Amino acid sequence: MALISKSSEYGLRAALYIAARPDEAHVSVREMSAQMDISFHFLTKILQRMTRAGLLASTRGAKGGLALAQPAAKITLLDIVRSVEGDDLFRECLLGLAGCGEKRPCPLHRHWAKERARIEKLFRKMTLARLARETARDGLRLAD
Amino acid sequence: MALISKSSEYGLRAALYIAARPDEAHVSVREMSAQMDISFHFLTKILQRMTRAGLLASTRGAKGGLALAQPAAKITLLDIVRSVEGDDLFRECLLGLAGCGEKRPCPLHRHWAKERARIEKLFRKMTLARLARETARDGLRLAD
DNA sequence: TTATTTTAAGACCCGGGAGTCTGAAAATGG
DNA sequence: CCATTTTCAGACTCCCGGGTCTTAAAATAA
Repeated sequence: MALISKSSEYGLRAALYIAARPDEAHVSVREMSAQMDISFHFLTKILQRMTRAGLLASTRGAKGGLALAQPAAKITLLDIVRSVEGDDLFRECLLGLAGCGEKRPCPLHRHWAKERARIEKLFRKMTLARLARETARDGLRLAD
Repeated sequence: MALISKSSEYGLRAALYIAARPDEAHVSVREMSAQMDISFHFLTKILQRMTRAGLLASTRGAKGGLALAQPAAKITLLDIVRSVEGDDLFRECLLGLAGCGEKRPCPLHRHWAKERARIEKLFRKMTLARLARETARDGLRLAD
């Protein structure tokens, strides 16, 4: 099981690709799909969702493409994942019990809640700006 | 996205149900599916995998059912999840990049590896015995 | 032996995520 | 205007996890 869907993976990588761009020009889906080896049509669909969510700004026609609609420091991993796959980043209860929480905990609740909170914080605090900076500084990769 | 599959959830709950039983008698799938409100046939299929993996022992016929094949202190969450859904508890790389690791990290690797290790440790250290003990002591629930 | 209870095994179906394809619509450049 | 480049939109296919159903096999009880 993956923590996030493939769509979210692609969305994150594309957002990083755009943010890591030195210039402010629009980036075409065609270029990104080629550079990161992702299906063009599939990536298009994902980026449309991010555009509708207000994370990206699109311009069509020649010289068109996608750009960030907000400063990279304002966009978090949580924003991106949520825009792509909805509001449930991952299920709260490991055992899938409805209403599991402090009030009515499942046997694993105490143990899992701690980890879950850490991951949620990571996604909520991590911005595109910080990731793009680290990516540039350390020469990290966005494709195989 | 859920961290583990529904099959794993059911497998964990059933294992806990059996481990929490005061007596050592075999428990029927019929009883567990009714008590925990899980599809009988689906639960059967999951428990068969756990039986083949050597975690449970089954006896059929009247008075038959399932029991732990090992001491509860020997069975970990990791054992159970692995027996149900294979060896990949969750993908190592958040971005889904092949070969992501210390050598060739993706932009999120440093941040995610830390969390991943904690979760893996939780699953590896947590035994059925301990969970059953806590469940009994605190009156925790295995169903909605 | 016969009937009953229970797991074992596998075929089958359904819905949704993943990915493809086609045809627009919008903007630019000549 | 016309051709090209690009996003936008939606129908379509494929595969797999989740779930149902049927039949066989094993054990017990009468």
